[in-house]
Amino acid sequence: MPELPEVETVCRGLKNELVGETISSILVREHRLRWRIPEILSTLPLVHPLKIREITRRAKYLLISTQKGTLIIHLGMSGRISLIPQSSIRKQNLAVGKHDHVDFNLKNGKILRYTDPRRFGAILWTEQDPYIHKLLNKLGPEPLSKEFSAHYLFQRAHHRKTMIKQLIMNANVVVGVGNIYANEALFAANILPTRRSHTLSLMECQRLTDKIKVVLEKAIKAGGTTLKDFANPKGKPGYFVQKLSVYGKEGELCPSCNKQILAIRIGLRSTFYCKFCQV
DNA sequence: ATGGTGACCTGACCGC
DNA sequence: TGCGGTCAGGTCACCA
Repeated sequence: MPELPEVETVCRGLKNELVGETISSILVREHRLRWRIPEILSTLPLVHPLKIREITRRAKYLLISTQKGTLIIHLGMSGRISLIPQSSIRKQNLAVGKHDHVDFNLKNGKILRYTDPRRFGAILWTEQDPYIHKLLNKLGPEPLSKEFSAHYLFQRAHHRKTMIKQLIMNANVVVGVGNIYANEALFAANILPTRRSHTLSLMECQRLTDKIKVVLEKAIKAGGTTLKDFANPKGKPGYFVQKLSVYGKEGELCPSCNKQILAIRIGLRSTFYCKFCQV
């Protein structure tokens, strides 16, 4: 589930609910995520209750900042965050699932729960500026920012031989473009995913940056509907799935020319395209 | 510096 | 029903 739009949706939802609230304790049932969850998190809030100052997003990282430091949370491939209201805790509906690895207990009685079957996600803690953290300090621009422009992409692409799909999925070049959106944006821009980066013209970079923005913006809008199931997590794929043109559609017909959509692998990731519409 | 590959994990699904 | 194989929305670490 966690694409950039999904993380953005989670971020907005949490911001409304959690800013100003206080984390009074943290229960870690499973420390082994992508990196071990720092031990200090289990004891810290008991000494210094953590009042949440701000919740932001950088790339697919969720940053929950408190007066003492910042939680850096990544949902990996299968992570989910849910806010469990007090009512269902009292009613004892609160069965703990096999993959409910961490509970952040809030002073107001709610629980912020982190669930992640595959454990590719991460929960880290820093008492410094999170932007200088090793995981964040080399990230490229946000795709929806002005900084991510045709000129920027061209400048990053013109000397590189790697396939353009891999380039736009590289977080050091631009963040937040996952496999689905890379496929969709390249289709919308009429550019083959296998094109070598340095062969793209400035105009093509213009089309590609435009389409990346369009696709992500649409998905964020669709993600807005998932906000509703937020407290009531259903875990179903977002409503954007219905708007996909090529992703996951091998053998189906291209919405633009009606020929068959093809599938290949690029760098171990499934890639879908139309060989007539994309050049 | 760049590019290619494996690694981390569990669960769902497919064909036999 | 069970078993083995394959795939999955991410990204880091390592190698050449």
